[in-house]
Amino acid sequence: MSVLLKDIAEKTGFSINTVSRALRGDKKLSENTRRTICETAEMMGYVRNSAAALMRKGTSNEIGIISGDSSNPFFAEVVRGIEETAKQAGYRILLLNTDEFPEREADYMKTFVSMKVAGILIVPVFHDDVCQKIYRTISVPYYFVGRHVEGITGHSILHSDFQSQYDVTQSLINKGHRRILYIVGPENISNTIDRLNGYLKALDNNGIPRDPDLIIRTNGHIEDGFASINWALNRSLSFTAVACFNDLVAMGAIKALSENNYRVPDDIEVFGFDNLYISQFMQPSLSTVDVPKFALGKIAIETLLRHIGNPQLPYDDINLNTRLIFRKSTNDRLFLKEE
Amino acid sequence: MSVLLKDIAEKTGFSINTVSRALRGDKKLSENTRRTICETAEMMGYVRNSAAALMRKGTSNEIGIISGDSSNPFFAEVVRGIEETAKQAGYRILLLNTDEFPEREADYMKTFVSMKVAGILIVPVFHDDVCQKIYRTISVPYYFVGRHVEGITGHSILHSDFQSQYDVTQSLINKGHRRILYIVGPENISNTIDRLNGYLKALDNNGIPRDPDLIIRTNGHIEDGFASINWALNRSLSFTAVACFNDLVAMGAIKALSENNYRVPDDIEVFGFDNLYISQFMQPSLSTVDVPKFALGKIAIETLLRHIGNPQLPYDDINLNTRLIFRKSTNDRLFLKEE
DNA sequence: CCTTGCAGGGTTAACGTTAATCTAATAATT
DNA sequence: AATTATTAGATTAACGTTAACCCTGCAAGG
Repeated sequence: MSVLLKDIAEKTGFSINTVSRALRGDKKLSENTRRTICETAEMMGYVRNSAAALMRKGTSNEIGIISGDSSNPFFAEVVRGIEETAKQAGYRILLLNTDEFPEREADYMKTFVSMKVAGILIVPVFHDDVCQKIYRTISVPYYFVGRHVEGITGHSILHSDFQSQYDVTQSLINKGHRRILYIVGPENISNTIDRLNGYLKALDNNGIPRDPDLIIRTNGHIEDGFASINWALNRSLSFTAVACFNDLVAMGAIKALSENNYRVPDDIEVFGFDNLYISQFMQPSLSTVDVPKFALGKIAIETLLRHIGNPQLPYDDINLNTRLIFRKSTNDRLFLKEE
Repeated sequence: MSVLLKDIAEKTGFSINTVSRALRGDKKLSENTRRTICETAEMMGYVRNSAAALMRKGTSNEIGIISGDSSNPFFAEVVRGIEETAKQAGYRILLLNTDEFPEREADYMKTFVSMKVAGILIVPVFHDDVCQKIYRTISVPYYFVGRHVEGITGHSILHSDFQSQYDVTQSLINKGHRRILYIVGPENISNTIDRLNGYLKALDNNGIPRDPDLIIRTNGHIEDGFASINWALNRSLSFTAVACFNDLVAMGAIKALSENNYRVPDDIEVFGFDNLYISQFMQPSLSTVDVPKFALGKIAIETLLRHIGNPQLPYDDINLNTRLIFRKSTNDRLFLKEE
């Protein structure tokens, strides 16, 4: 069927072992032999059977990535950060997508373990018994990217969710807003929980009563932002600002506001979260929280690689800073409205 | 180290083979034995070494996907279509990203072949000698998704690039436009070539002279649309409509027009291509070509699976139809402008 | 001249799983 | 009762690669 080491060995007259070593660039072989073998292999169209190699070696040069929501460009940007560094270090990336289903997360974890990947980066759900059990018992190095998991410490690279949403809210309050609609993200992920808490804490600290009507739970997709605003307007809720779980939601929200003849930011100010690449091109351009997505991926893979290189290395959480970006979906002056 | 079939065999008193068969759900075993073994395996935390299994079986239950540009949500939507059907058929998806670099495409092809995947779906570049050689010699079933490759026939699932861009252009011409700016996509991919030809052909058929100034070559990213319009405006080019390689470019283009105080669609009409999910939420919502992305993925994987099931099956190109979607970045009346 | 060292390469035994083949015991058929 | 099928499971031999160890011959050193 396909060309094997054996075939190259027969053709060149060297042993299988020598061929194997030549193809892996073993220094102990003469330059001549190495070249002969490599050229013959190339000519015969040899492709290493990595299953066999892997079985023998016990570990591969692959990093498994379990991403949360493929429809959100956020993760694509993080993955880029991972990919580049991984490639330079000689590792390959394998990508699987859970779409936030915990069963898939558990399944994919097993898949990667079964594939003997060198390490795993995960965008996990917050609570799931099966997953948590896996995280507590697994021996492959792993890190959570941009999220944390209930009861598992030291394995997360985070980005100040609580503080950032607190700051966003405080910034809106500073400008005079008292009724700030918050569109919540998907349940069971830490970002949603932390950001919501940041929003609530800011209200509390400013003596603004929590109003359950102003908290709308969604799945964090673009259409959810759209639907949430329509729902709120239909119920005649009064609010002067909208803080969104993420930029996609904000995009949907702005669309709905605009269709209902509210001007953003003059009638209502809108704040996003993530700073997607497209957010600067939205109309109006979106004020948001800049999450260092590329750096997040880069630091995640660098940290993971360190653990792969040294299994003794103790694990530790890492937290990245964000910054608020003010664009045209908010004003840079006090919000004044006749009420 | 990790739990093996052998360990379970010792614990339960059955042979390794019986354990293996029980875990794979072999019908020839008594229900009792099967349950005992599975429960013991579960308890001991057994995870199959898929490298060993793969080596023995010679082929895996994985489909390799080589995608072109991870920053474009287009592919995420296609991959969803692939993923769902693949999962139902018991296959798993492995995703790699070339960012349009031919070397990576070739490298990843070898990777997947080396991994003994069951089949490969590729979003390929149009011309690359190394890649083309691989496509001509490879024995793993494969299909190109949404693109075709120079000199390789019968392996593409397409979506009427030429005709769609022709129709877009004709539609603009019908409304009175004579100077239509076309923002071209990345070189060396078939979509760019076919769409540009559709645009040119429509001009030709309507007796409109080709104007090289109205053709701007880009990489098809959002910032390219933005930069192209700024460039064109700086050069004081006159045009009344913009046809874009894709929706991202259109988004950037609209942004630039708007920042330069052109109203879309009243002063200038803009047409996209792809119909991304976000395009309906843009401001103004984008007129575009609806490419059936989910169906594209679904049909691609279905076709591929058929070939995996029956290697004798002859290969054939497939072409999907698109339709024009008219939203608010174009008017539904004749374009009239004092010139 | 004999040892030592080393470059260059060969031998052999795994790695963990699965498939083909075989065996024993029970059930069904005549 | 004797034969044949059937069921449930055991034995054994791969799958292709790699790593540990072994071998040979030549050059340098004493």
